[in-house]
Amino acid sequence: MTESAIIHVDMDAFFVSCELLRHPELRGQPVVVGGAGNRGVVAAASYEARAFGVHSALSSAIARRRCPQAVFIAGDHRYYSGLSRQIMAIFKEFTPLVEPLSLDEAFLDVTGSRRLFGPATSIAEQLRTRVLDDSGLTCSVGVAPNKFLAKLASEAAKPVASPDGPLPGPGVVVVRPGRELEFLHPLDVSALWGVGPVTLDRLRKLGIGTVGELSRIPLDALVGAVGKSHGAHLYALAAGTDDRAVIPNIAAQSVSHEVTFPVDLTNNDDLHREIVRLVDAVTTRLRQRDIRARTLSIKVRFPDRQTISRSRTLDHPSDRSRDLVEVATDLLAEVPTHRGVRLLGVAASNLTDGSTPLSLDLGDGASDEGWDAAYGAVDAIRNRFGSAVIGPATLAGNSESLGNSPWGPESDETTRGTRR
DNA sequence: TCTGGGGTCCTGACCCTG
DNA sequence: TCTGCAGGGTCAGGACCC
Repeated sequence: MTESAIIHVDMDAFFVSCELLRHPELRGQPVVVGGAGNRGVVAAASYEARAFGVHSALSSAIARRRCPQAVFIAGDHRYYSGLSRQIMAIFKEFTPLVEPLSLDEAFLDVTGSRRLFGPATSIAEQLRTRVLDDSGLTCSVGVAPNKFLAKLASEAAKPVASPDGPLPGPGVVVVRPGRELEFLHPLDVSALWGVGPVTLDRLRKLGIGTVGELSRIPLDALVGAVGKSHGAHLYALAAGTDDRAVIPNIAAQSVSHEVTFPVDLTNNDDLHREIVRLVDAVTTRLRQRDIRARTLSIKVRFPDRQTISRSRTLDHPSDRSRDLVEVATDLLAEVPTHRGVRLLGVAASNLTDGSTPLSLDLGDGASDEGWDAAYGAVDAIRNRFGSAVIGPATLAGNSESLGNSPWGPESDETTRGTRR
């Protein structure tokens, strides 16, 4: 039987590297993308900034404290998406089996490409060279018999931050068949997919430090600590087993948009305006993808960071702002917003393709065709002139969101794969 | 004033239906 | 008609990932 050859490609400090392409004068300096406002977090940090303890997901306030000399740049999702498309196109020259995980990461199944391009290790080297030549960006590549190990291998291939500047990594790390456990078992157990802070704490209490130690405890003990499904999942990973295929074009399960406000909102009019804006962003993306949603959820985070969600499933799927604003407004009315709202989010799920019949009774005198034509016109104008030029009447004269998200609804490029 | 945004998956409670 | 049960759908919350 032919051994699978999976490659995981991870761009190095992608957002920062993109910015350095158009700001070469910043090379060698600590650069941070994201972290706008006091409530923002870091989206990406250069290796020079990482030497000061700045990393992605760190609060911007702490990042500024740790590295006040860093250059902070607001994110430009559209620009990064363009470069991401260019890179993904290169991947597809080597195999049609490309599964993007995010803008800067992808799995490639090159099992069938080896006759044409040579061994997987050689393909990995060719990929790095092509990406660098065509885009000016560097990436780290892992090669292994499955996705999980390929991901860990690419991590091991990455450069490392140091006070003297970035130390280059190997660029390509290969986990050869038969040597999986030799690579895997010395790693810290937090390297396993699905081990976050909560699970890590539980595993530590069992005295587990490394993946090897996890693989040696009885499955019952593991299941008792983290649950049946999760326990079985971790046990398989610790044995180096991962039989998930590389799947191109995974359909999205949900489409969401949320915003954290610089100042907590208490005014109902402000909240309603934000609901309209969020629903409009979500439905625009639904229509771009020609899908409709049957379930609408809202998410509310209070000033103390307690977060709740409310959802409702509709009789008929919809992609119309009007329908979904009504539902979202109803759901918000169930929430005690007098405490103040720090974050507001809207998510559409239970997605079906756009051919699903819509409800025929809108009860307002407007025909389905009328609304579809109106939304079609809005989408066409936005495609041509940008999303800011037209919007719901509720937002007239108030085009700016009260939130400060640098990652607006402009782009619909992010695709994500299944993790578990 | 430390902790975003866009996702996936899992679990448990509850309700409905056959 | 009532009861018990299984299965499925819905809803809410939590954990995790990049």
